[in-house]
Amino acid sequence: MKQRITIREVAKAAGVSLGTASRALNRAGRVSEEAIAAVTKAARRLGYEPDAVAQSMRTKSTGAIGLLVSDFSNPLYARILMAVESRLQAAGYALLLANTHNDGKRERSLIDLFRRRRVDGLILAPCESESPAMLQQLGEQLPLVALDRDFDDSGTGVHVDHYRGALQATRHLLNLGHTRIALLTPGSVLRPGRERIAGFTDAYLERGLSPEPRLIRAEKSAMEFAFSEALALLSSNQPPTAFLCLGTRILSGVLQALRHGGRSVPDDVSVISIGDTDLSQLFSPTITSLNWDLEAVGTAAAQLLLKRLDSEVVVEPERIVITTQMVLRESCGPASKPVPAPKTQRAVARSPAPRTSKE
Amino acid sequence: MKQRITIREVAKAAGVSLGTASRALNRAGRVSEEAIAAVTKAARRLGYEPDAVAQSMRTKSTGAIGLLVSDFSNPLYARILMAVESRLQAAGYALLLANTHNDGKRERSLIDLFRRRRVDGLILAPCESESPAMLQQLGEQLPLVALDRDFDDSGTGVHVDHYRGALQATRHLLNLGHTRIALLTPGSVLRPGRERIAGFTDAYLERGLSPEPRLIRAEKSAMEFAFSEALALLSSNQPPTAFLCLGTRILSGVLQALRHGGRSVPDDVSVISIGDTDLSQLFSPTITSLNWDLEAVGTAAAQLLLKRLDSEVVVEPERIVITTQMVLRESCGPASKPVPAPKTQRAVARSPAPRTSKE
DNA sequence: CCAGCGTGAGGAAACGTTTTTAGATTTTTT
DNA sequence: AAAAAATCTAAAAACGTTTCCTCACGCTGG
Repeated sequence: MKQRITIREVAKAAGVSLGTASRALNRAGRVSEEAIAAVTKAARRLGYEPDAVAQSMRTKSTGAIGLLVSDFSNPLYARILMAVESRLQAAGYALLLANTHNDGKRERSLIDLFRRRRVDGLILAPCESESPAMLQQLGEQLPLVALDRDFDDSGTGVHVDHYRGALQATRHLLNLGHTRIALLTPGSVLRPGRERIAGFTDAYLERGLSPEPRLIRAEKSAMEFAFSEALALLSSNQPPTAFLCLGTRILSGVLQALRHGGRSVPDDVSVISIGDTDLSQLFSPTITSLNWDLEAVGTAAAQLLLKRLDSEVVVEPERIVITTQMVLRESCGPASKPVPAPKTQRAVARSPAPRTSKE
Repeated sequence: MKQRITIREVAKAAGVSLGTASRALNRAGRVSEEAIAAVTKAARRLGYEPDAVAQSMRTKSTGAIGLLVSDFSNPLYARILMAVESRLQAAGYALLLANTHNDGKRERSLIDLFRRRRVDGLILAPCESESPAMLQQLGEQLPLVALDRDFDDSGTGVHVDHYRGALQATRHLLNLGHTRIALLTPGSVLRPGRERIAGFTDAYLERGLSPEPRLIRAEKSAMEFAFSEALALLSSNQPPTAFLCLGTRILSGVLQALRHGGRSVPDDVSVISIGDTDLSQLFSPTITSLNWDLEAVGTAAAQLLLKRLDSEVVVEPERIVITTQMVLRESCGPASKPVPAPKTQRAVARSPAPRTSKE
């Protein structure tokens, strides 16, 4: 479209050599005041903008950071990314973004792509099929920060204390007399799922109890999955008296299932969910929830990365742990008497199927 | 960290010259089959990965697309971005992302940054303070697609038909007998706000009525803003009997205000909102909403851009319009009898303030 | 048998910077 | 006043590609 102006033309306009112009603009090396003045004036007059590609070519630094998550429309990730982006933008870095859709092959090829693009660093939440070895090797090649994932218990990253969160939430329910608690969480291969199951189990063990394996549903985190799983559990022989929704879009699926099954919260079933969303605050009853500071996760990740980008020497691995908080609301009550068979469905509780208006 | 392997080394290993190696790898120009075989074999053996920066340097194409929105943690944008990213990734482009935070100065500097980085194209939803002239000029310099914004009625972009959406929703409420409808929407400078106000007004005009200006609240879209505005309207002399929530995070603020003011939906107040969220589907009553296909917006934007990137000649401006659909649910009812003074607050409807648990 | 042509490959230029090296000019020191 | 030091500048190299230009070779047709 339009012809760019190069530093060469600026130099000519300022009446100095190419090299001098570069040094003048970067305030590097020894340049006379008058040269600086002439060059900056010429640059401004011509509207010179240095070419970042050429700079990268020469300096070996692109000023770009790759960010890889499974799906950034997930509101949890979205808010983390906001914080990451703010921090990196302030430090002069640009963000290269891609979704892996939880597909290991795609993830691998995106990592390669980012490498080819010479990103200065990488922040990622690798998907389950990723091998720790490959990631560790990658971490040796360029600054790398993991988001809530640990490969082989080494490598730097920021982690949420899902273990304590699950422990705390489960204790809360056990204290209320619940013993049949259903746990819905994404895959047990990933750190969050693993830790949650451990916390859940340990809360039981503390009291000499043990959770029923059939109540731990840890495969996927999609909302449709949560709906059908919850429905199945509710119609089982011994339905759970509480639901622990420890995945991003679990809550709405479970609430839908409860409505469908004619259960009321908290009278029939207690509910705890992660994420302080509109839904938890405005649903009736309001939902007790387990939160953590998403901005802090993002900021910490960016900070860890920047530290590694700034220092010339290799910084030793470092992990930052973000703790969870529980916000008590109305969705938890004492365990109800065991109800062997599910209640008959209350027609009034079912919402009519949405219609799309014609006009 | 580790030394990259260049095409030069590949050429040497394959026993051919630099230029031949390049042509062999790109299958460009005339190369013998055996040369191709030797070079590809050497490349694979050495693990050669072409350097994207050097390629950009030479070819003038970075394969990067800049994407600029005010805030991509906004779930509306998040889903659009997902679609854009999928489409662009499939076409081999990478996405450079940044938030403007609705700050014109920052937006300007980000655009400059992207330009310096030589992005091949730009998708953006410019903030209100942006001048159409500047954007038009930008559009002449590189392929540009606008997201739900129009500068000066020219330029290519994808647009949501907010006008018809607002018209339709307002008609619906007027049909139910509402005359004091409050409209909450983000700033009237931006296209969405402007169009919505026009549609809203025209629906009134169709029946020989006109809306009360005091009921059109069009400044910001933040949730806190919606809460306080709704509260003020509710306690006004003649409170509205319906709320049209035409901004991303408006609904939850309004619902909070209604709860706070002790109004019930739809008996006292009818509500229509944009966005088919968890909240609209699970709130009691479920919320009638105005939706549009966010994936379609993203895909269309990517498609428009790709078309411009592929063709050498300048493609004439093109706009794609996405229509809205109204999903009828339970939150709209006939207008109630005028209630001069707001009801006394129902204590039961107010939720207790959330406590943060100590344990 | 030779001119012409097509095919493939090697060499070099170019993209726009930064940085190094060496040289030129001025200033200071003895 | 000459030598040494200091300060600035010009020129050139380098980053890793792609692409253009030239040339060599072998073949074909007159």
